[in-house]
Amino acid sequence: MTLVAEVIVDVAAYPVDRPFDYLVPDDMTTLIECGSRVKVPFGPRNVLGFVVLLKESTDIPLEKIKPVSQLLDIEPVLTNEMLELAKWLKHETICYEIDALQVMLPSALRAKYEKMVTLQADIELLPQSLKEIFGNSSKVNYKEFEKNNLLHELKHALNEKLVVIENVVKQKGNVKEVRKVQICNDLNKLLEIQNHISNRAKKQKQLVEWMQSHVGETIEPNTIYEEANTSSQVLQAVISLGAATFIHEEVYRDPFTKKVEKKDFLDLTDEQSTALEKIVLSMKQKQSETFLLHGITGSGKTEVYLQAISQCLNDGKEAIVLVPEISLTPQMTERFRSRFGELVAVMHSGLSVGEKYDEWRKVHEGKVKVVVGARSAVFAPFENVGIIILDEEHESTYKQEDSPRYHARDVAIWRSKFHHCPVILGSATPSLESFARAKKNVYTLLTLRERALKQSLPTVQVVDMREELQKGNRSMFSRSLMESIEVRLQKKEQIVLFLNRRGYSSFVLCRDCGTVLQCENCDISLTYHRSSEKCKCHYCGYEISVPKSCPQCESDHIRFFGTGTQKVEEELSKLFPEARVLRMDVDTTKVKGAHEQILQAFGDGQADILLGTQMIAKGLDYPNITLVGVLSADTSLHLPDFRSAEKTFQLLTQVSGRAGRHEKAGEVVIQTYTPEHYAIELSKSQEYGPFYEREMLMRHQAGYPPYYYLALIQVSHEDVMMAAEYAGKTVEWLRSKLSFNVSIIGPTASGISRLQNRYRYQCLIKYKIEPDLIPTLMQLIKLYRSDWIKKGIILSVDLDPTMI
DNA sequence: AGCACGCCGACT
DNA sequence: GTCGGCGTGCTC
Repeated sequence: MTLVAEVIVDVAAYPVDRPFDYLVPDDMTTLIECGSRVKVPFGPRNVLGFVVLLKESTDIPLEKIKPVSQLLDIEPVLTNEMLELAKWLKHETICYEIDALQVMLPSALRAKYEKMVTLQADIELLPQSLKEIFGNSSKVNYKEFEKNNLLHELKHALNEKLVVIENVVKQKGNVKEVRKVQICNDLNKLLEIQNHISNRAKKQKQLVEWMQSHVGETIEPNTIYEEANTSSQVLQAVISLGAATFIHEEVYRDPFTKKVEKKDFLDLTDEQSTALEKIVLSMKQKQSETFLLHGITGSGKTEVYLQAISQCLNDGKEAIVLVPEISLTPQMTERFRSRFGELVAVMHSGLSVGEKYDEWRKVHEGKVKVVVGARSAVFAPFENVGIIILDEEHESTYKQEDSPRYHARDVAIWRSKFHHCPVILGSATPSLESFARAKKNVYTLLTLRERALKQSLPTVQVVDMREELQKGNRSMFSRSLMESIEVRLQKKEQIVLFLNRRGYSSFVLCRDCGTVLQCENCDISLTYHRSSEKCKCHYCGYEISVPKSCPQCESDHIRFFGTGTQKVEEELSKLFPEARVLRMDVDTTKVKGAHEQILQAFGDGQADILLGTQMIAKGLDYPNITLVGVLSADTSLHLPDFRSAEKTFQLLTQVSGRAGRHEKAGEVVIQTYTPEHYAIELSKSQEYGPFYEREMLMRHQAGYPPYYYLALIQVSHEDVMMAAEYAGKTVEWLRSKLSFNVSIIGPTASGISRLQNRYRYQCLIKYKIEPDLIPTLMQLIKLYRSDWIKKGIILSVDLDPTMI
């Protein structure tokens, strides 16, 4: 009986986005499973692939079918659930199946392809230049020949059949092993060895004697050096006498540097208990119900999660907790680790490839029961999921911006249906989509109206910066904010200042000719960074040092415009020279662990003012913070995006929530040039309801979600004309295919019309019900993508885009 | 995608 | 007569 495997190969291209049949060699038949990774010959090369189905026959003619060349996993890396989920993702987000499969695994398991040149004949037949490269080895990386400019010689040798080129498939990451010392488990042998050591070798004698009290143990060399007061040379010598051996032991890399204390549950308020009961009931009844937990800042949503998870673990099931990347602070993860200890794995982008792999393995091997992580943790390979939680449900980081463009919320709900378990979407400011669904009873709404410790919400004051300007205050601090800061400094309370920008100045301008420094690759002005004296592009990373004269007119009247965190810091130190300021932005948190360090320092009271960007809006929970200042609420309001009002309201509410979370009352000062805008006006009372009503009205009028669905098509090319032409062609084609209830807007140049040297055009599709949309878009890709790629056109499709 | 195959023009 | 350009088509 023959066994045939259907394999999805690691080639992301439309024509090969389907399973290929391979024969399973006899020695693999009992080991291979669906979800195993395999190495297969594909055309002239070797690639990695995933087994998606095993069957006993095939329609492929015998002369065409090839065997699997290697099985990479004894245990499959993907479950049947994941294989199903990948098919769904492929359809739902219009991506390649291989991309959908790869996104579920840590990057360490991805393939690394290397071209190797192997010697086939006597080395003496090669020209001198090639002989040198080979040296003593018979296999050399192709890159070496490229580096040394020997491609012509190589080609010649290839024609003469002296060498062959082969593609080697390797795995990116590996299991970490440590070298340990295994002490001989025979006491008598140790005694005998000790007796044979010459009296001159005192240290060796001592070590063997020490080993006699550790018979059969495995110990790290460093521990031995310390405890037995000895050195590596002595240990080497003793090992050569046979008293111990070196062994290699598999370990998990440990991303946690500090241990946490075990903590007990907190008492719940009535509201919290009611919410918890409903969730637990749903869990017990194995319902795939989606809850929207709408609780104001400080209402104790996390405590509800923790107790629900505890119930879930009691039932012998696993829990997945998703948090936005930015709020994956130690404060948050510690809270989970202090409740569930070693049962928690943490996954976020701050971990190294190896650390991510190990956290994934803990889940895969069933060593942990709870995962706390960013977006991709929604794919945690648990097999018996009891609850899935998305904290700060409205956050845009839950949507992946490149293929597969999935939303973690949708994946969570899919998995909840598979496992018959509830999903909890938690937020103080839910996305309009989710709240609308809750109102329509698609989701079950749970509300927490009061703060857990009964503290009142902070008082919010909106300051009109236009008035300040009229009264002659040209600084970036209003008088009101300055007074408040003064008061806190005197009372030794802490202040958080929030600025929605980084860098020193937004742009660099020549005062004589008005030239603004621009990025070479993108249509974006460069941002001045004071610490490095450089001008950087925040989109592609391009940077130049600050020019002494204008590149256009050579005038030396160069000025820096706009406000960034560095400039605020400078002004702060002028206004309040005694205040200790900590700055937290992308620049000061580049180094691994810097994020934690800054927060820790602020929490310990080492500074009076924390000044930062987006990243301080979440998760900060220190009792001594009593003042929050928002320097300019407008920055996010004027973005060309239909969600800008929602984003602004969410941000203001989140930031305000940082103040007065404990005994001391909090105060918030919001500075703005548009105090009359409803997103700002309504954030004063921090009431979600009125904002929701108002924003829904706007969405209805403008035809945006949740009233309509959106799809965004983007066409880009290095040449403007090409990009525009093909964007036009695309829109024309779509208009001819889609029905009249679908409106197609565009093509228009994208917000940032040139990015990384490509001009971008986009069109927006708005629809209510259009069953043909996905098939039509797939047809568009099928008909045109591979053809256009040869012309340099990149066509991308984003269903339910978060930003437009 | 990435590679071989094949056809055509420029050179030893 | 051979080398290398890139258009075409296939990958179990």
